[in-house]
Amino acid sequence: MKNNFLQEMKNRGYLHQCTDIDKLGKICDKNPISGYIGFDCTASSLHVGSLLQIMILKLMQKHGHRPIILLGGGTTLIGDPSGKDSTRKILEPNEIKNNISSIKKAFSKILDTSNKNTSPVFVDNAEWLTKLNYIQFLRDIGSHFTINKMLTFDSVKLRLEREQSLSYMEFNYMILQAYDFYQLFKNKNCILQIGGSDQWGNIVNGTDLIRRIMQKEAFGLTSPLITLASGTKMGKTEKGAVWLNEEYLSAYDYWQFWRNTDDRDVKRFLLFFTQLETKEIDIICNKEKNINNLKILLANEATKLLHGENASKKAEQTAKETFEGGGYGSDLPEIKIHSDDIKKGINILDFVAENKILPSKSEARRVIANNGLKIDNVIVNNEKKILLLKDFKNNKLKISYGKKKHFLVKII
RNA sequence: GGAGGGGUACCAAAGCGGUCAAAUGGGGCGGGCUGUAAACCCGUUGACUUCGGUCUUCGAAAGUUCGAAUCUUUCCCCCUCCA
Repeated sequence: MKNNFLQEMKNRGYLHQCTDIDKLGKICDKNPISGYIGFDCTASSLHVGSLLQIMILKLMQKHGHRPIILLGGGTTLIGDPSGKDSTRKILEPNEIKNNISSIKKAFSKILDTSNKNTSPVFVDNAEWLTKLNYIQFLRDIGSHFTINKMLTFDSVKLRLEREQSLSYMEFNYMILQAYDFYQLFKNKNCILQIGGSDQWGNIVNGTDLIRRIMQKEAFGLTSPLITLASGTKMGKTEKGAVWLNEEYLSAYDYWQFWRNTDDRDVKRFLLFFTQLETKEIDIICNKEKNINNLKILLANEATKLLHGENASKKAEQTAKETFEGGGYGSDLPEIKIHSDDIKKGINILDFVAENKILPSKSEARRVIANNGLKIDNVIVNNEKKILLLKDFKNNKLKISYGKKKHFLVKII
């Protein structure tokens, strides 16, 4: 395997399985190719769980290939049974439409849209799936699939083994995904489908279908499932899921997510989620003895990629001031209150619950009892504390819940 | 269609008339130790509270009872076996 693109895929740890890597390498050597990854549209933003896939698309661009992003407006109507214990909520078409346009934003930020040859192409499989004629489809496509084989796929097998019901609707998902690949192969000259390792079966179905119908070869490639050193799933922060869209997770919180990476994952993540060259990463990791500096590097690079250099710098600065200086940076979440209200005095429990710092007053009571709430670094030990004007310095105050969640309260 | 089993908090799972806001485990959250890490230890985990209590919760509704997660009836959903 000499092809640069595939070699870097391998070096960065993006490569898990491929239907025929040598042949694919030769094709990539000769001409730029188009490859696609499908994304689910069940939520209005993707989260870091999908980031590896996006990084792969970006890597394609780096090596002159064109990424195709399939936003599964059609397949989301059905629901992928892979890795699910039970059928999930079925979304309405207009919800899916909204999700698609919202999800697109992250791609436009991360991927390069300026180069004509490699700029991403967005497709929505609703375009062809919703127009299918059932009988025609069964004859043309369904005839190429055997139930015997379909039953052996993990997505199906696991459900049946666990005695969880699997609807006929979901059972069809894999056929539709195979059909997607066929469509893209035929109409967009897309010869490669990439996905997470759990998609292997679905992807191979696609290459098989193309071979049967067109007698042509298409390729499938999967990336490994990212597991954290701690054994948990990737993608949680102090505040919940790590969304890529800034309206759901601020650049500062995104930076914090990376900053809090497990020691054992840092190098892997530098390879996965930054654009630093692999050699460079080797050198830095060997040279830098303080792992925390590597985490900062990771946070900076990852944040830069999604939110831009400015946002990344601001987040870093805020973190420095907040954690190292014990003060606060400008990028902390802000809570504004009216001076009239503060003159009257606000009970700390009410304040904290109303501003969603904590979910309820009971929860706030508990946290206070456990010494978890601080005002300007001083533990609040009385749940009856009233916030007064004199608690503020320069009309500002920092309120902290736990060690990592800080809020800036400003009087306006 | 017939016969059984089951639906309990974020998840798993006990409880089967009062002492049940509901054992236990996992997860979550907070604290300690540290490095905004891991591991470990401790605490906590429905809401509101004048800290006395009050209110809502055990698939849904109705009932029996002084009193129901626990008993009865109807309904909804899931699973297993048979046809």
